[in-house]
Amino acid sequence: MMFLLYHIGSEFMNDEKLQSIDILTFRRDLLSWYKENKRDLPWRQDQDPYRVWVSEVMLQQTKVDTVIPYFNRFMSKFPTVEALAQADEQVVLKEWEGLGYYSRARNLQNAVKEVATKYNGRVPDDAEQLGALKGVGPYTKGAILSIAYNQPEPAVDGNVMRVLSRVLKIESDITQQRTKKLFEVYARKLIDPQDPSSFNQAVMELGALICTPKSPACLLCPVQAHCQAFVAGTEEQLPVKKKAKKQKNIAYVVLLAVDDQDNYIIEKRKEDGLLANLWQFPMVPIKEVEWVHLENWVYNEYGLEITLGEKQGKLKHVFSHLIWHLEVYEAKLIKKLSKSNRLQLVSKQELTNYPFPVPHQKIRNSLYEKEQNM
DNA sequence: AATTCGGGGAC
DNA sequence: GTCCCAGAATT
Repeated sequence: MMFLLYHIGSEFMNDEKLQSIDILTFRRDLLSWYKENKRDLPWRQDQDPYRVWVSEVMLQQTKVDTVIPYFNRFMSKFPTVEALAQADEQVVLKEWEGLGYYSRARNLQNAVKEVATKYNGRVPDDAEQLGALKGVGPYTKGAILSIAYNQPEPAVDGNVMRVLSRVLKIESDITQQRTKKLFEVYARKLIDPQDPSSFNQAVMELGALICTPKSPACLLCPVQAHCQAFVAGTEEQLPVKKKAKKQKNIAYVVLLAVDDQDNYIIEKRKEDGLLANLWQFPMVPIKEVEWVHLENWVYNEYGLEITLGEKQGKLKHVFSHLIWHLEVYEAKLIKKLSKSNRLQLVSKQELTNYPFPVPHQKIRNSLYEKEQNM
């Protein structure tokens, strides 16, 4: 009896799902479609593991069309492991400016430095060594091993979970960690040992072009004949995914503090947490600071003596987990007492040398327009 | 297991 | 407005 219960809960279920399709035909149909329809993307020019690595990190939670220009600029600036390893972090962040999830850039460079020193510049083709690198999780590890090194390792991302949840009609919540592990088990059994690189890319390409989140193009799908959700007519209900909770709202006053020579005060953010090590105009959390105490708070917190000027505008910026409400004010910088190098006084033109998060890029850009219509 | 990490595009 | 994207690290 114990034996029976154990198997219903684990291996038996896996085999049952896979028995619903002919694996060899599935591979053939998927791969022949991929070879005909794959997009010509910059990181598909070759199988250079460094280029694959950079592309996979940039593509984390980020659409292909967004990544392409960033990837091209990044690779021309840092063509090799050595080039990226030797670069200044601020230069790397400047190339990443606007792409988001900036710890990706810092972790990537950290890992590349480790590859340069510990592995003599060669990206490991070993799962354990690869997975130990900063920013290389289960997906990126599998992607590099399969795409660059042709190893039959699963690379389960959102596309793969969507495609497989439909093909195999799996109704588990894909936000759960154990569900992702389940998909890795299936992917490992489905992957074509003859061409793991193309197979993994083909599943993702199918997810991006055909098996889309909404209104999937099932009539054009090369594996429609294998799809259990299509048979049931439930493809639009899959995958099952728990909703994210709402963001928190935070209000700030942003200070465009200018000295008598038209230089702006900017600050470097903390080295961890949100937008780590990026630059911004000073921000005052206005819910915690009374308006009448604002100048005083700036003096104590920043070591800046200012007089608040006119309101220039406002803007809202939505992050994944919070929303910034920014009110932009001019200010006159009377005196800078702080000696901290995280606080810099720079000219309007020099502002573009620093990596800014998007909301502060918008404020910065408004400085270059005669009309400040924000 | 939950939260924290950005930003943009499709709808 | 909602969803979600070639996810990982942290708590």
